[in-house]
Formats: sequence, C-alpha cells, structure tokens
Amino acid sequence: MSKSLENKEFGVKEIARLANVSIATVDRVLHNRKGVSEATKKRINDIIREFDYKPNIIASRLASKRTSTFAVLIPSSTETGFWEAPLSGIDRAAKSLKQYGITVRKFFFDLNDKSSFLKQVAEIMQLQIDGILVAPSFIEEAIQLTAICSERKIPYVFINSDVPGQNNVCYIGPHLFCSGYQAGQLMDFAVKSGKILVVNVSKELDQYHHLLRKEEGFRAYFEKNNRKLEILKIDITKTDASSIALALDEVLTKERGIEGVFVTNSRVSSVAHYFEQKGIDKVLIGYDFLKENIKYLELGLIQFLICQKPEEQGYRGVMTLHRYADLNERNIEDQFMPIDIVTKENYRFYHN
Amino acid sequence: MSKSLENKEFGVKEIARLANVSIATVDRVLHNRKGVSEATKKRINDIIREFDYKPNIIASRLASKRTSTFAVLIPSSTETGFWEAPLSGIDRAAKSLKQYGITVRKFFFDLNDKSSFLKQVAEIMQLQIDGILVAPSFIEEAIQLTAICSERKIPYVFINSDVPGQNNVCYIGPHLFCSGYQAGQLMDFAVKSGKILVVNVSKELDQYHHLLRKEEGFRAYFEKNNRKLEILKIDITKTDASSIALALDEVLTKERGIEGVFVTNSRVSSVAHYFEQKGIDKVLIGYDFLKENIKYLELGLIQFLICQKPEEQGYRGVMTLHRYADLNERNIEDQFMPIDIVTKENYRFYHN
DNA sequence: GTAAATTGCGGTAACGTAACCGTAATTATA
DNA sequence: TATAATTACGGTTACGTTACCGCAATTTAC
Repeated sequence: MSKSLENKEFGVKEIARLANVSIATVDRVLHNRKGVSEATKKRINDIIREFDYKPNIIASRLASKRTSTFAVLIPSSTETGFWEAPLSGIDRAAKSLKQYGITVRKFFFDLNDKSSFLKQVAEIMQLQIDGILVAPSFIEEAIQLTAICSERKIPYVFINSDVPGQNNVCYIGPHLFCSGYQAGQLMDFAVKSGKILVVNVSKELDQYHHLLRKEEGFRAYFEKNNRKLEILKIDITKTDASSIALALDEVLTKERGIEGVFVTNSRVSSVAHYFEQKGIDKVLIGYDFLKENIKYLELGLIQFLICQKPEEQGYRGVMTLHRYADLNERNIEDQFMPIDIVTKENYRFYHN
Repeated sequence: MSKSLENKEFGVKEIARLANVSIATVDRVLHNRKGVSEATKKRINDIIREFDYKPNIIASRLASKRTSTFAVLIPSSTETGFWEAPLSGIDRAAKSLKQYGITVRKFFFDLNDKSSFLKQVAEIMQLQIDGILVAPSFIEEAIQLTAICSERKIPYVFINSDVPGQNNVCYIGPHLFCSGYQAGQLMDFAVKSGKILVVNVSKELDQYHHLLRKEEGFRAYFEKNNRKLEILKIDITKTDASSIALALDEVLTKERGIEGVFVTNSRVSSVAHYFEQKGIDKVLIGYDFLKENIKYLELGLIQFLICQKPEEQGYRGVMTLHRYADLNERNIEDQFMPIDIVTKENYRFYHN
C-alpha cells in the first residue's frame, strides 16, 4: 500500500551519468553486445561492480517482452498413473510463470517405445526452446538428446531418474539406494522374525536397474545392522494381475515363513490386491502415493509407502529451468527428494 | 530468448478504445476510484468481463512502484531453537519477494513474557503495514492483536498454532491431534508389549494445551484400534536436565515395564539424554528436526521424530500474505503441514 | 443570476530497461 | 584520395500501467 519514496534507485540511468555515456551504451555493456570500446566498457563495468548494480527484472521483462519457452519431455500417463503427479507440478509451475511470459510446452513419450522418445526429441528441436526438462528413462536415447542440446547450447534438467556425467543443469528426483535403505529399516521395525521377500515388477529392462538400486539399499540396511534375516527375491516381468498372482503363488508355496514383502516400485498395489484376494496378512511396503496404493494403505494391507514428492519434482523441474535460463543462476545443485514415509495415519496430510 | 511477436496484448489501451474513453477512465474503473459515471463504468466493466481482461502485473508493479511491507511476529529464538527454521523460511520468502518491492519486517517476542508480545504489537502498529504473520502463542494477547488488525483492515495469518474463529486469512501449521495419532501408530509398530509413557515437558501453561491435543491424538489411536496397552503420563514443568531426570527417575522406578516413551514436543532430546546417561533402551518418539534431536536419532536413542516442516511454515506464511495482499487472492484455505516421519535413515534428505 | 463546488473525463509524464535507428569518427578498400 | 565499411556511441520510442494535472460541463449555493 505504501510507496517507495526515497528510492532514488540505482539503475542504468545513474550508471550512464557516472560514466558519462548514454544509457544505450550502458545497455550494450550489460548485455555484452558489441559496439563499445574496451575503455568505456571497463569504465562502466567498474561502476557496475562498485555499486553492485542489480537490474530491475520487472522493468527488464516489461521492456524486452522476452518470453522463454521450455519443453518438458516425460512419459505419457502410464498404467500406474505415476506421471500424473509430476505433470500436475509442471502445470502448477507453468501457471505461476505464465504471467512473466514463460511458456511450458509438454511432450510425451511411450515408456514401451524408445523410438517415441526420439520422435518427440525431433519435434522439440523444431522449436525455439530455452531449456528442456526430461525424464531420461531410456539411457541411450537420453544421451543422444544431451548431445543435441549441448550442440545447440540448450540447458536440460533430469527428472526422476539420473544419468550421471551428462553435463545437465541438475538432477531432481529420489536417491534410490537410500530410499531402499529406509524401506529396510521400516521392514525391520515391523517384522520381528521370518523371511523377507523382495518383489521387482517391471516390463521394461531400462527401468529394472532403478529397482535394483533400491533393492541394494534394502539389503544394505540388513547387512549394516547385522540383521541375519533371509531375504528372497523374485522378478516379475509381466504386470497383469494373473501373472503376478502366479509368481507369488509359486514363491509363497515354495518358501514358508515369509513375513514381510518389499515391492520396489508402485506396483505394490498389485501385490496388495493379491493378498486381499487370498486373505494373506503380511507386512507390505512399497512405493508411491497412487490412488490404488492409498486404498490398500487405508485397508491396512499396505503398512508403509515410500514417496518422493512426484508433484514437487515436476514443479521444481520447471522452476529450475527458469532459475537457470531466466534468472541466470549457475551452479545449481542436484535436488534429492525427501524420503517420505506415508502411513494410514498421515496420508491425508501428505503433499505429493 | 524469443520475443512475443503476435501478442497484440489486450490491455487498458484496447479497453479504452472499445469503450470510447481514455485509458485514464479505464484505470479509474479498474481501481474503482471515483469520477466515473455509472453508465461508462458499466460499459467498461462489460468489456473487461467479455474479454476477461487480466492486468499485466509486471507493468503494474513497475508503474505503481507499489511496495508492500509485511510484519512477522514470532518468538525469539528459544532454548530448543525451534523457531530458527520458520525464521529461515521467512527469510527465504523475503529474499525472493524483495525484487518485487516487497519488504518483510521481523519482530520477536519472548515466550516467557506475554507483555513482550503486546509491546511488539504496539511497535508494529506504528508502521504502515500491509499484513501480519503471527504466531499466536498467547491466546488472549493474540485476540487483542486481531481486534486491532480488524479495525485497521490489516490482514493476518496464523502460523504454527491456531486460534480458531478469528477471521484470519488462514492458518498454517500442524494438525496437532493427527500428529499425535500418527505417533500412536508408530509406537504401536515399535512396541509389542509393555506400558507406554507420555511425557509433556513445558514451562508455559499457554503451550500446554497444544501438547494435550497431541496426547489426545496419541491415546485416540490406541483406543480406535483396540490396543489395550497401559498408557501412563507425566507432566514436567521445568526444562532443566536435573528436573527432567528427577521426574523420569521417579516414574521409572515406580512403574515397571515401560517400553515406549512419547514426548509431546521437541524436548525429546532431554529424555534421550537421560536415557543415554542411564543406559536405558526404550522406544522413544518425539517431535521436531532439531540438531539435538537428530543427534540422538543418529545414535539410535530416538526412533522416530515427527516433523512438520517449520521452514516451509515460515515460507508459506509470508507467501500467503503476498498472495492475499498483493495478488488479491481470496478464500485462502488453511494449510496443514504434512506429518513427516523422520528416522535415522531418511533425515539426511529431509527438507525442513 | 453569478460564483463556487462537484462530476466526469482526457492528456500525459512517469516507472527502468530494451533495442531500433541514426550518425559522427575512424579505419579499411580500391 | 575518394569511397565504402566499420566502430562507437547518442537519441528516442516502446513496454502496459499508474496517477497526477487540468478542464469542460453540470450542479449547488447565495
């Protein structure tokens, strides 16, 4: 409500006055366009540094009418619906950046089809783009993308899964190993004796190594803490209910005394469904705040869900591109999501 | 990097043209200042509605040089250091709003001295303020504040603890009952038999009823789930180590078979310290992501900490004032913080 | 019936930055 | 040496909104 009165703000005009040049020249220096002699450039830069000039980004945006456009490349909504949350975070960020003239264009690929990824990349490259937020689900293909981006000097941020050493702005997503480790501790709390079963459910080989990292973390917990429980595992490479039932039937009849089950991804609801059908009561731990999972959490068939803020991943992803491309921030750090423990009692308050 | 070319943006100029008036008149209508006949006002408003005019807030802020100032009124850093986190969130928000000409002024009161609260209120009221973020630790005094604010039409947001029915913009903080309920579930997981002890540590009567709400939630869990554990409780009204040791000594010698201890606030580290000294090993659950607490979490003396994003409370508090006062949002909902479960295995990733 | 107040509105200068256009002065080219 | 190209800079408009100043026309007061 109040006006800033005293504010003889220090701006280009003042710099120009002090340097005995026009504001046009100051502007040229600020955007290091050419047409300024080294001498005046130095003079101006000295003043800028001395007075720690910070441009008024409001006026800047108004004058330039500059609009950034970012591309987002993520899987289209999958069976599990996992990507709905990041998408909604992306939309939230897009909405709040819209008023500053920033546009977000969304592109989707099919998780079952690597070529669809490259097709979308080609599509994106047609456009004038100031940055890309990408889920590098396919490693080879993701590396191809980074090559193109590097050539065109387009910054890119990885979301949800990482491909190390790719000169990306940063990574935003879970720390897989540690989340598995956390699952180990929870399992240890809930199961006092008996065997434990690790279940990996995944059709895609590319996804499989993510699951493995979680399993490694899970096992590491028991090792580090000298818990000598027997840990079994099965890989289920089909995701339909009957395939899962079959696989579980087999292992549960063969192996007696399994008290806890750890599903390394959001497919935990399938296992819960199976338990419900068969009236089995075991400690069940899995991943992700999905409707189906919450249903079984509520029913008491799932004890813990580990969630990693998928919505926020999307939001942060876009915002990070903004910080890098529009606000010129550099040295942006990787952003590991918290390892949230969601239970029957706190899920209502969970911010995805 | 690209410019918005086609954008013949629909603005006041266009409205003026369509309504056959000057932009000055449009501006008068937009800010419903007087000096416009009912007829033209209607004409302009119709156009505004028809074309769904949205003002360019960039230009608006540039032209108006309007700067908001918000006051923050929270406890000065306490023994436990709890308020450092909200404060850092407040600073983070202040920093990112600064470039838009928004100032945040911080005021602190002493949690042991109600009069210091009112003194700071008087201080604030000297200033031109566009909103207040306040921790209503003292109920009576907080109500006095709201009365003054209502009179002066200053909006206010409550943080960390609520005083219902005060016409505040919204409340931002934990849902105490539910967080206690969650603690109940965790305790139930970790303790299979034996008695449970609830410990309330607090000097201030005003704070005590917050603790009670958590205790109620805690007990409610066991009741709802038909767990017939015996739940004992003690109130400790002094916070020094020896007072706490004395009280715990007494109850632990009198009552045998206590397996779990629930401390209803961040004083849990004091209990952990006592356990460490005496070599006692029990399940210990408490509150808040504080250095001391994390230390004992790391050492395995505390099993679970329930945390409610104090940093984010501060951040959201300021941002909410901004949304209300600057962006003119209305009907802002209460923002209950998630009930985060922090363990030895995930605290490194916790975003406070 | 004249003076004073009020109403309704238009013109326009800011706000701080961006960037186009023009033009001297200098340098390169023929 | 005349002409073209380049360099180095200034002047100025534009971005969309705000808000001040001012002026007719109308209404009210005396």
